[in-house]
Amino acid sequence: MADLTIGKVARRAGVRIDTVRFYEREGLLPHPRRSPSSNYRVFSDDDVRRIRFVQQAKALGFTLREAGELLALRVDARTSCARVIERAEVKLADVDLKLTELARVRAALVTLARQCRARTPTAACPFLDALDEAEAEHAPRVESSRKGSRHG
Amino acid sequence: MADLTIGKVARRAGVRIDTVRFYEREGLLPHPRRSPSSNYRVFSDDDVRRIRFVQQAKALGFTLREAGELLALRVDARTSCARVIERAEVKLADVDLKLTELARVRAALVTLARQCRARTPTAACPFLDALDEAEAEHAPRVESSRKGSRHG
DNA sequence: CTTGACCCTGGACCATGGTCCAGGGTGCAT
DNA sequence: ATGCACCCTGGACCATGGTCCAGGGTCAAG
Repeated sequence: MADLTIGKVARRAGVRIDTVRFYEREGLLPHPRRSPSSNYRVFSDDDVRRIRFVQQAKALGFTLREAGELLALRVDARTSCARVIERAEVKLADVDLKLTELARVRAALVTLARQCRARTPTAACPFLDALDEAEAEHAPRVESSRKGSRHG
Repeated sequence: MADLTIGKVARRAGVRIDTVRFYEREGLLPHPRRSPSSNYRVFSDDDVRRIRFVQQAKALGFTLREAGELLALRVDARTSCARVIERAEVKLADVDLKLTELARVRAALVTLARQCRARTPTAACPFLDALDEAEAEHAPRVESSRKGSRHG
């Protein structure tokens, strides 16, 4: 738990200094304590880990808000267990959906490479076919002509 | 392969009309042919599937550019097999990394719920701990003080 | 042949997630 | 006590991925 300046934190987390300050402003990092003499921010290793987590979450398609929600999830005296589990399960469903879809993309890539090695030209786009196949296993969900539903 | 107006395509793909035009401008959709009398765009089911794929890819942390690259991947007469495989394998590595990280997030969520049910308060943040554990299995990768590397 | 739902273009505008800059202070080595 | 690397704040700016609007044309039903 060594004390870190903002520059060190940024370097260790692999982001820019501005990003660290931005994350602090946005509530993704707790406001760090300040060195009384210089007013410099004083960070810890935990802050480095938080930043890295946010970067990963971002790469997985979570927004910063969602990354923050994940980081905020914990069992403590002030949060009821039911509430924690409820939130965790919502996130879990989200993660599982992402896992399923990524697996689909992966399968399409593998199929593509296999077809290529076998010199079997792909008709159009392997990803469209992969999605069709995957959807065929689920419900048909043909929405013929819905009207008037706004999503904004 | 019924002919679709832009409104129908948008409704079926679950996006706004503007988004369809935006994707066309950005090269994620081929320029559709136009009805000669009205100059209306004429789409097909394939376009709906492309849009859906792009939306999924986005949710998985791919940029629109990357989604387009995935859609463009195919084996045909003009693309050398080696080139296709090379690109597919780069994407595959990317996808596998995402899968690993998502699995980590998933494990952290499951652990959190389990601790909660067992009424074991989490010290700080389960995600930071989960990442630590996961990283301990790999290389240490301590970067002490790199300087002057720009990444923009 | 009008009315309502739909389409066209071009351009302004928006939210997210940063990134950069000016103008100024800190801290440590020489 | 002078340099140089580093930190501070506030605010402008940027790229991505859309979203909205004005001003105008199209089409199908009644």
